Amino acid sequence: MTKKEKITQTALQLIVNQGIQETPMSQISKVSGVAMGTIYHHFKSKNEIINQIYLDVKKEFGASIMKDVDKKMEYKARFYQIWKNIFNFFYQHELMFRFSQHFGHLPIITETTRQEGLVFYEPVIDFLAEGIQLKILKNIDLQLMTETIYGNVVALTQLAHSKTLKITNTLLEQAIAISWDGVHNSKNLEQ
Amino acid sequence: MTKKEKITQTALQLIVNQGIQETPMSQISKVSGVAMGTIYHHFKSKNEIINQIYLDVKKEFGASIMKDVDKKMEYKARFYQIWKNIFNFFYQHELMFRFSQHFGHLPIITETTRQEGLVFYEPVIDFLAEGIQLKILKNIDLQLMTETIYGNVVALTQLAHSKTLKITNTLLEQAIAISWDGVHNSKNLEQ
Amino acid sequence: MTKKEKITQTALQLIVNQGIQETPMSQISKVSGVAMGTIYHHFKSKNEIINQIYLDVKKEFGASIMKDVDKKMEYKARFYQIWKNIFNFFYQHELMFRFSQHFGHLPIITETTRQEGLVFYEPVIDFLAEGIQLKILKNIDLQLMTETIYGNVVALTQLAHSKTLKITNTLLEQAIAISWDGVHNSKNLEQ
Amino acid sequence: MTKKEKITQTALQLIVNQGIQETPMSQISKVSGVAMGTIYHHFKSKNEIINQIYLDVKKEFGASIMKDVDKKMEYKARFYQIWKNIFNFFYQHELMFRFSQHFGHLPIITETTRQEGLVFYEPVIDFLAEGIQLKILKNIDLQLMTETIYGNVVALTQLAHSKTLKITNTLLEQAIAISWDGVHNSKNLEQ
DNA sequence: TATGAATGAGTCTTCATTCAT
DNA sequence: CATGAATGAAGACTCATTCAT
Repeated sequence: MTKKEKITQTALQLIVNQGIQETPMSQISKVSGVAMGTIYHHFKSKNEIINQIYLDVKKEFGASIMKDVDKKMEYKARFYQIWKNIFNFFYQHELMFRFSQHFGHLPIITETTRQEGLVFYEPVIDFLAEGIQLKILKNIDLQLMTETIYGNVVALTQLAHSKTLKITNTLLEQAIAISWDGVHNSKNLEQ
Repeated sequence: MTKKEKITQTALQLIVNQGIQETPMSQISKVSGVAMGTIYHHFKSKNEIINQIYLDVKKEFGASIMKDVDKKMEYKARFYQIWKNIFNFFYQHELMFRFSQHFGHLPIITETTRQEGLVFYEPVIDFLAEGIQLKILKNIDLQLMTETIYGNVVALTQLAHSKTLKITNTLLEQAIAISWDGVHNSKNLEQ
Repeated sequence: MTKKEKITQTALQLIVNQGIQETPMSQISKVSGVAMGTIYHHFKSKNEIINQIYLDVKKEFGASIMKDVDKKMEYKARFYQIWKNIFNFFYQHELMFRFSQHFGHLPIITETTRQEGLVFYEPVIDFLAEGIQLKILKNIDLQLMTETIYGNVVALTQLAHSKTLKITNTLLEQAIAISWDGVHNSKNLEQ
Repeated sequence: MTKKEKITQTALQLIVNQGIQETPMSQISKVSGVAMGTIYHHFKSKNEIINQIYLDVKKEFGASIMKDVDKKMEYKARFYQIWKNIFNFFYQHELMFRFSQHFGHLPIITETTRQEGLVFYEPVIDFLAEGIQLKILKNIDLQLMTETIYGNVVALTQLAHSKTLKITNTLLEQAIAISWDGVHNSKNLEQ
């Protein structure tokens, strides 16, 4: 692991558990074992570390979305698979998930960074747009649909992390069904 | 308006727009027109102000939920009305909504405060539990259902506030329909 | 007990146990049951309270010094009695003793107050001066003798208060004997 | 002189002359020429500085006690030499002396620090214990004897510093004689 | 590249004192 | 005489960032 990675990993962990303001650079230095000066050799500022983490998270997220999704699969099956991929990523990367939830909206994240991060969501957005166009999904504003489904995954993830809910296959299917029933076009006889 | 209210209102506004750490007590003092010492006469600490705001928000939220909801109404109509109530509250009280979203999860909010705040959600939870029991809603874990629907309202609210979406009656109905279609029990012939 | 006495008594107790800076006026107000404004009605400032306590202590001290001391008694007997009087006063008035020891030297005590307090020591000083003149005591600088003996009493008092030493008559006699042997004129055959 | 020494020396001087509460860290910083942050780099808190000074003082004190004291010297000669050593140390290190007198008893000094400081007194205590055992000194509680003699030195020192007394060899001898006459065992014929 | 001591502006909080009632 | 809410200046301490090595 490079020093740069040591820094971002340590920062991610500390920031998620303590908050940004409660995580001084000196602590990142001590816990990561990288000297203050060295941190500033690799990053211009504390904000830059946070922006870097933001991008790392989005990137890894983007890399997971389309796993095991094949164009040849039925639309609904792909919907389910993508939903599961996102959930699994969130579930298995708790630190990254919590980072996104709690710090992703802060003005610390620059508009540039935010723009760079958006690209990783494109496959999902395209997929949903396709569903609307094929009239498999309801003809609803694309943003609303995206955010709603995303929110559904987030809801399950939070319950999973809080351990108030044991994640079973049944439960997972039920959760996805809420999304599917919510957005798919029941008037389309083909479905 | 009492001094105490002046303090919390000013703090709410500043904190939502700038963040907690970016809002020094001196600024709250200056903007509210209440002297530093007086603030500390009414609140033990900055944290206590934030906890007070948290409770104020939850309380006002709780007071809005059941507006125009009558036991004699059909279940679905009540579902729609409650959904609208929550959305309207969020939409009209942008500061409070953003406060909840961005700061509600922080450890600054004490467990005691959090517990006190929970009570205001009870009517909704009871309403959903009733729906499940009557088999009008799917037989799904109550928490998952609650969080999911809550997330749906949040999704629309955020788009509304960001002005990327113009809120029309049609859109609102569509958004609620996503929730309803997602959770209601289509196998129940009575429905 | 008048309000004024309530204030000084409470202040004495709190200040001795916590220190001056660690005893806010608000606490004196709360513990004494006298409102802030009322305190400032009776005393111009916090310093004035402390100066008042200083004088009260010295006054009570002065009133105890010569108890049971009779001009007709032998010099040595009077020496022993005065020593005991001072010790007893210190021993029985621990708060006052500690106040004098710990705060009596501070610049908070004005020079005026200090001068006013000096008068209460005069009987002892006169008594020692008389002993020197009569050649019963060594011909030593009067101040040195006074301070030395005073220090001897203080030493025993502190051990007594700290409970590391149980005060018996024997011990007390031994302690006084140190003083007496230290300052009396052994070359004076009359003795 | 290291930065750490600059800090404690400046603090010692300011605190003795102004008091602890009257000496803000900002002043220590300005007068010592060491930045605020640097002070806190070397010391955890203002209290830690004070505890450090306490130990420094005790240490230097301990190093002076036994100067020019030789086991082969007569007991009385050693008694006089040690008394002089302590006095000289107090006299020449007025700041340290006044620090000990005025702040040494405060609860700011931790029990740990106090314990650490005790060790430097051991040589004197051992010396006095030896005198008692040899029946050269009166058979009196060791603590009482120690504190009494210590108080005698303090008395002279204070007069010396206050300049109300000019310190001559005669005076010094007289002062020590008070102690010696006070504690030595006149019934021991060997003496 | 790497180090970590040094910097000082900025923060929360305290508290003696005042004043309207 | 009595009250206690209100005031704001001042203090201890933090921490992102720099720089000499």
